[in-house]
Amino acid sequence: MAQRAGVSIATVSRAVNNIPTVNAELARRVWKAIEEVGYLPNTQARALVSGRSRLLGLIVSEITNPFFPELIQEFENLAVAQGYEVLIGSTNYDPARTESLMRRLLQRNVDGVAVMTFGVEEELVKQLVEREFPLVFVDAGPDLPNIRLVQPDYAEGIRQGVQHLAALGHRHMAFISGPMQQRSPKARREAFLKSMCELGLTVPPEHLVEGTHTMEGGIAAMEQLLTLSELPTAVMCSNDMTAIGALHALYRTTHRVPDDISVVGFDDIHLAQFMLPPLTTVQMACHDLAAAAVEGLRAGIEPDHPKHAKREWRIPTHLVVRQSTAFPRGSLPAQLSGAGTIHNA
Amino acid sequence: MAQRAGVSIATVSRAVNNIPTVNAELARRVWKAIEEVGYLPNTQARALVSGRSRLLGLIVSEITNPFFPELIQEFENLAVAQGYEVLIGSTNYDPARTESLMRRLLQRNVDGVAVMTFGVEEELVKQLVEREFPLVFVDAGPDLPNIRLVQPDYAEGIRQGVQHLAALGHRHMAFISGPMQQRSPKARREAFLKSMCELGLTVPPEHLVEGTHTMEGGIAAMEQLLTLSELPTAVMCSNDMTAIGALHALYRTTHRVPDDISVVGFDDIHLAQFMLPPLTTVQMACHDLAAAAVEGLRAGIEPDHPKHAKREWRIPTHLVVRQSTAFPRGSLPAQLSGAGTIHNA
DNA sequence: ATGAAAGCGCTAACAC
DNA sequence: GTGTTAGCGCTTTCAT
Repeated sequence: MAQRAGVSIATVSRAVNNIPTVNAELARRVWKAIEEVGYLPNTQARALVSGRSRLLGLIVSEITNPFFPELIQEFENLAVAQGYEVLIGSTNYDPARTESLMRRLLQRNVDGVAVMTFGVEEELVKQLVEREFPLVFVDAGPDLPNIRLVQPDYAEGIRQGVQHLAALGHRHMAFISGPMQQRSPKARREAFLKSMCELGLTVPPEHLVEGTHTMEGGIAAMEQLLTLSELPTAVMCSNDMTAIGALHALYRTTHRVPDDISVVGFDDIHLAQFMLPPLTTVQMACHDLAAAAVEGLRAGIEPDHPKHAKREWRIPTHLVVRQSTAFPRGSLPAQLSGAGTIHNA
Repeated sequence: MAQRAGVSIATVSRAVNNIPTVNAELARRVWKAIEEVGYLPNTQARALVSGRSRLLGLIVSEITNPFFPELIQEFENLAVAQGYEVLIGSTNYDPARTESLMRRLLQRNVDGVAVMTFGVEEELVKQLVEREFPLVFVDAGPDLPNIRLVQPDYAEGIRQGVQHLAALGHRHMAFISGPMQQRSPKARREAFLKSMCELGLTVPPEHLVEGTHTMEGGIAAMEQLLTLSELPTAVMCSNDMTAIGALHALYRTTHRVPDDISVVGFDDIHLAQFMLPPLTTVQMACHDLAAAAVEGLRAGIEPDHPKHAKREWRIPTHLVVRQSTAFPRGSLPAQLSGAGTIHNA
């Protein structure tokens, strides 16, 4: 390679890295030789000497939940645009898997890891934080000081959903949560209770059902709600997959959505608009989420990144009204039902 | 590290790699030191010296199509079990993206690449094949000799769908294909025509509609079919997302599935069973696909892998009958409609 | 069985 | 401005 261009390997290195001091003529020779041989610089060797791999780890809980692929795609685009590659891992909520994944990422010398799942051992996190290893938690951070967090504004998002339902005239709302041992489902449920409280509405305990953030969970939870003597007129769900499950469960009964029961989701995955009926939901812009995660990582990795000191990124949410919500039955003439459509994304 | 155990770095290396000749006492000291320091061997350095990165590339066309996450998960599990890590890339059907992705993977020194998308430049593929770079094409391989291919048995899968519909009494079947510039959608469409031919059934050209393998495409294609004066009584779709779109389009009309029109998908993604009605589809076991892809890659990478000479892996399909297919209207008493349920996965 | 030493492909400090 | 050289962290001869 160097011989072929008749220069030293150092010059090749400089040419490849666009160091301006290289003689134009030599640079041309080098590039020509590179073309001819089809030379690609070896990233491993570069990483070895520079101490930086330009690899980012991305840990999600379940790659088969459609929300994550959307997020992964955004994350990857942004990372690649900055010259990073992404190693993705899916934990399936299994702590052992999470642990081994984390270790594998560290062995691969990733420059930083974005964690979008619960259950990374606190002990390990502490060690990493002490070593100042760049770590960003999205929505699932442990309660440790000095950690970078990306926090979707659940409180406000859930509030938007509840307010929408209340505005339509609903008073009896149920909430299907995610798995309650996790942090972010907890936050969402608390936000629901708080939002109801703000409106002076009470929530009987049987209107709080635990789901699993999957369709199966949504179905089971909805079925449980349907056994109650006092049915809610609206159901708010902790994520879209749960809401899709709820729609499915309702479809198998005589209850109609939105005429008998309104359903609201959370996330606004692509699929939501194709549900029957199209799902009213709270959008959590995964582009913003991904952007914050990448920026947080870069802030930790690149020594003089402008946001180096920033610890927290808040991600706003907004309501997307489609056709799964309407006035509660009886509150208005039938022909107005379903007219709750304000804005269709 | 070596000092800490009071041995040479060579001994540490041997201990870490479980070379049997290491003195048990020394090995113990080494492992103890490793524990204490929390030492992790640096994969980059290992890769540099061994010439193998234990990284696999996986190129898919669209990570947001639910079929792919399912496949990715399987692939990743299998790869990790063999001590590999996976770099995933999504091309979004963009040839430029595909090209740059391929280059990035090569720069990262991946040991092999599984390609599950169309549009990798033939020129590049040829070069790689000449260099004997391990490459496996899943369902989208170019027509070059000496390439490893994983081929789902589209011909048989589509045939299973068509036979099922024919057995129910359908004679007028339409087919919504994928994007026809790609190889695998083409194969599926041809399989459809052949299967119909076998049954002595003809397909009017307006019953062959091109979709995009997305819900949007399925909706548009179904809407187009619905403008025909002679409606088909059944629609076979090139993948599940298309079928889901078709269901959606039908739902917005007065036509009912399966009473007026039967719909069959292809892939059997997780979502399929949660559709309204649950989708009858042809399963392409993504576990088998992933397993074949990983095996194909290993056959190319590991010098004396038993399957080194194997070039082609066929993946069988099988029919999963749910509730989106039934006897065509009028062919049987109404109370028997929907009774086409044979096997519910 | 173990240690010393070479070298994987590259970057960066130093000399010219 | 360019070449020479050390060394990133490891594996692997080659001596011992």
